[in-house]
Amino acid sequence: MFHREKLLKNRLTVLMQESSERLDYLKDLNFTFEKPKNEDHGDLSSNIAMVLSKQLKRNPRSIAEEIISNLNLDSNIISKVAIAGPGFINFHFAHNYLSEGIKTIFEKRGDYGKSKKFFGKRANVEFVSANPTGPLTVGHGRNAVCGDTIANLLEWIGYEVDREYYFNNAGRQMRVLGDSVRLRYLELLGEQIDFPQDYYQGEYIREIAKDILKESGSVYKEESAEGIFKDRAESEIFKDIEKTLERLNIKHKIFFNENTLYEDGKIDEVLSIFKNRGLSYEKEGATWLKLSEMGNQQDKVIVKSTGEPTYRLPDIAYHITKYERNYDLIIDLFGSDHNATYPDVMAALGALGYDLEKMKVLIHQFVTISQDGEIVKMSTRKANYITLDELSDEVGADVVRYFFNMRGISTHMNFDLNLAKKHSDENPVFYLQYAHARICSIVRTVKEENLSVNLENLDLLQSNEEVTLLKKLNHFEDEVLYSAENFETNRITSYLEELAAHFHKFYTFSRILGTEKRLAEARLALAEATKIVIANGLTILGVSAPEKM
RNA sequence: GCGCCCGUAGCUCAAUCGGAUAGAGCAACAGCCUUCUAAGCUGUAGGUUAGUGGUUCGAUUCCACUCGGGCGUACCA
Repeated sequence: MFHREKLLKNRLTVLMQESSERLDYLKDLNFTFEKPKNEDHGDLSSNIAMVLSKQLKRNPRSIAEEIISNLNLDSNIISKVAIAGPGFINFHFAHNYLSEGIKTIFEKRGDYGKSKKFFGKRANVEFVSANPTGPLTVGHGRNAVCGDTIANLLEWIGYEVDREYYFNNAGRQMRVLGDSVRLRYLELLGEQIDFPQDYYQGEYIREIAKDILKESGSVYKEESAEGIFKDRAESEIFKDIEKTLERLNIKHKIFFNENTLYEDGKIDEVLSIFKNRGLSYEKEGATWLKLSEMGNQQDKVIVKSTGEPTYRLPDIAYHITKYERNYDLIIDLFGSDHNATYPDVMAALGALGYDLEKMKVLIHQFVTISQDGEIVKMSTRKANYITLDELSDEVGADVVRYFFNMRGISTHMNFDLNLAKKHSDENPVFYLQYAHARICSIVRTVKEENLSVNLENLDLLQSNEEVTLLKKLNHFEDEVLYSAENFETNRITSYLEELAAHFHKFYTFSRILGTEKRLAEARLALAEATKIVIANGLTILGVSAPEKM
């Protein structure tokens, strides 16, 4: 059973085309079906009659009637067709067809919802990519969680995914970092130092200096910032970053160091390609990229007059390596503070002939943190931030993951810390987990009553609550596919919330114990199927599915 | 100034390729546990979708302008 809805849509399209032999105006039309928001309007709906109405200068309802009377419907699949509103044609599925879905869930279990549409394709998802200058903040959390979840989604639709972290341990930022540690070290040795305001103010810098002092004493008194101080800071901070991510179940496969682009000559190679193709020129001692000829606003510097490249050149070279590594899909996820940088990179890649269709740049908006009614401005430099670790400590990994996943990435998100701490029990993640734990508990209880899942009598599931739940379960695979193709993690969270709500209603009105055995076992099948789907959905989100709460 | 993003219920947010009566959660109010987990369920109340115009059978969605907010706009990354 693969893309049920799509199969059905195809089947309906064929039906429509068949009837077009009898109705001329249906020829050469592109039929679209959609799932109505309101359940009363059926399972699939077409607006075809309204589209035709203008063209034929006829009442849409009468066109709809004519179309319906010319359809050859299979009553095993479609139980009812109706005209509604201004001229929608609504199709209702047969119960048989709906309950087939439960059987599929039991066949596939932990794999239910996966599809093979992109089987054999490879994707690279680059996310987090924070330079190792300090702990990850809450702002990075959104990037980390969404990136990892998008990678999960892609895996569910068949991609083989590499999670990648790009960093730079060479630039000015890192020199300042090393020097910050050096000064703190000298300070600990009792020297009078003047710690510059634009250096890294965080307490972690002192900790690193302390460690160095403890291990090696004062031997590094004359050492430069770029030696042990920078190296030590980098490795300590990176270790912490990985630990922070691990707490949220995030693990990158590839850590790509910008420096390797210099070492293996990639930067020079790209630079000479630009030169040879006349895409760059020299002016005032610097090398400029002709972005204005590539469709962008203005030319930009790629090599400064000092001979040092700007960030654009390594960024372009880096993305070329992604193309050379033969990915079918290349995803960059970063915060809106980078929104000015990617058009240059894209334009350059396009000018070099790379297929931009393969590359998707996803930009998430900032997370504003408010505490005690005030907005907290965050800066790593000024050590004025709330770390991702602190957030995980406060509300737990499940809540952190769920919270960041439940909003579309283009929305500006507000995180009220007081609320998150105080009302953490009211977070919707518990609503889902509770539904899962509840089903587990049912399963434990009914086992003692000698009831077991039975798929023979699913036609007994006829109540509103049962049918609604059944339909919702059937949509999962399509939801995953849609969410993955559109990189929308929040669709999964809202789907699961609706699914859990349907289940809780079913639980309230359709008891299993004390019911006639055949019906009880059919209901148990429905409950267990729901458990599987909730667990699978939570797995995609990276949230745990507890057996007990 | 220019570019990207956003503006929907008191608060935080949904709403499929433009679809039918704009939906949830929280907060508020009124109910439901002597049978499977009350972290649940049922009901009430809450809206000029920032504003104005346009496109059309039909607009929260597309277009233009206005207002308000965020992030950018370097020979920093």
